[in-house]
Amino acid sequence: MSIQLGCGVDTATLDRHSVVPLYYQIQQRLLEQIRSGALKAGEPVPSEQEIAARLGVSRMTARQAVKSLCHLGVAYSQRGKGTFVSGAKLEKNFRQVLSFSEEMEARGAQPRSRVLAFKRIHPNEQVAEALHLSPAEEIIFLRRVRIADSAPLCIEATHLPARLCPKLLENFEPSGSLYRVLGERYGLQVHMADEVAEASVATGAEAKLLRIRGRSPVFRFTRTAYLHNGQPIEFVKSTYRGDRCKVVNRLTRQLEIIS
Amino acid sequence: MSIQLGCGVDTATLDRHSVVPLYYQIQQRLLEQIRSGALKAGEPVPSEQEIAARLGVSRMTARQAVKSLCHLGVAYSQRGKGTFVSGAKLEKNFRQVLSFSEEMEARGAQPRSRVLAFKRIHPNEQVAEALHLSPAEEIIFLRRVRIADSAPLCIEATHLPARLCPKLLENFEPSGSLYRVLGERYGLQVHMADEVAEASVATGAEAKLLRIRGRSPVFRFTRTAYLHNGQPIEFVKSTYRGDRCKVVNRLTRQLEIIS
DNA sequence: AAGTGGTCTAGACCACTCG
DNA sequence: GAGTGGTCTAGACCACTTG
Repeated sequence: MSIQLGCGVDTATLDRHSVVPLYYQIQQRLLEQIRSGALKAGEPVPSEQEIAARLGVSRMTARQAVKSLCHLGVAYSQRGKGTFVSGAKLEKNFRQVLSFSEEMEARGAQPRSRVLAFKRIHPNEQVAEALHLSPAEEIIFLRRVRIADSAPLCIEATHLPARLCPKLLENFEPSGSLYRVLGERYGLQVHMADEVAEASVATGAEAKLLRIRGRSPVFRFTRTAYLHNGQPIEFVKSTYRGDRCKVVNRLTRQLEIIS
Repeated sequence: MSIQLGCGVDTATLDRHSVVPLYYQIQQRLLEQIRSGALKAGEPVPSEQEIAARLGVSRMTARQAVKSLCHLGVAYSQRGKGTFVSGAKLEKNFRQVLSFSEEMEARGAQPRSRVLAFKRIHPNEQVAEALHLSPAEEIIFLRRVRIADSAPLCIEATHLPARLCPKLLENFEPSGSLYRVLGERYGLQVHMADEVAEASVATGAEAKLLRIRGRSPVFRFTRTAYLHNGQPIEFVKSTYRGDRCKVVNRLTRQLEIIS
């Protein structure tokens, strides 16, 4: 057994009276070592037994910490061999559900908006189906040109079930962050979203709003966002300038397909 | 406590001598109930205690089964309340790393290829950087027009480190599935990939190969695939006809960002 | 107060890898 | 044979939710 392996894992003891779970304290400590370069890609993470012995926790707790690294994609386990740091870059955050405002902040750009419409209407067939509504139920409709760094980036048409966010027309300043208001004011937490992207060219009207030439390349997105329980909360159609936007994805190969 | 809750969970006993882990047998049984509609979206999954008691396993084993459902995105847990079936559709398989051949088979289409080039060359700067190679190290270069249902779908240029798959030129029939050969012949398992998609329009040469008009909308993909240990195994640049292709993604909102 | 999931323990046996 | 991760047990206390 290597004496060097655990370097740093036990420089400080765990706080057993903290509300922070032990496995999470251990996970954070390991992440810190990976970030700092003390543990490099391809190198083994301290074994579950070693962590358990050094930190005085049960092996199941140590295991939970190590497994959480695997779930984050930061490490991978090999039976009989050990658990190793993955070469995947930490900074490159795999794609998430981000609102426009969050995405701009993450990029360090200043999000702005020009509101084209903000009103209650009845949904068309596509919207009603996506939101699981009857055509009689009203929706909130919000259409905006989204601006980043003083130039138009996209046209975004958002549809929300009016029942889930009553008085949104009064409560929401439509140039701000919708997700923030939904979370703080209505307790609605977006959990995941299904998104379809298509490659297309701008119509004349779109080109005018986006300040590009007609028939320039654009992305067309159709996105449905869901709460934890699977209830649809938002349906968005948007058109992004092709010259100002890329779609970045991290794909995994889990052939444990649900079949 | 509801007597009805566990219906079906205990219709058959577990096979304790099987090589299949108990938690996995339980997970499969729960998945079957969700697929069959016995457990509907929003309904509670049997509690960990109930599963443990009914099936005669420890609570930790029952818990592992239930947590695995959450990791699959099929259910979600709420502290103090229970674990509930998510509304997310099972069939809609979230996006994975799939080779072209696999993707076509999943769609029920017949994949075909026209090989434009298949040779050893030295990488250019972009390829060398993506694959973490020195410019002196050779790569395998494969350029194909991919055909689905008798019409061109995309042009695909694949780059592989020659060192990792020696004699690929002899061992691989370039109209077949590359991933299959990499896995079966060389033991190289793709684990994840980073992908960038851009919206653009076809050049004249591309339009000819894809049998579309010049300046038609296309997707341009740049994909780097990695092994478990993070080592790059494949770099692909491809151009897809915009009229025959959509990018479907399932995004999650995990604000447990590694920061 | 009863039921739930979240965490934790201190053991155990297994299959696997490697020297 | 020593070390590893994978699985499993039979308990325990906690925070949380709901009637």
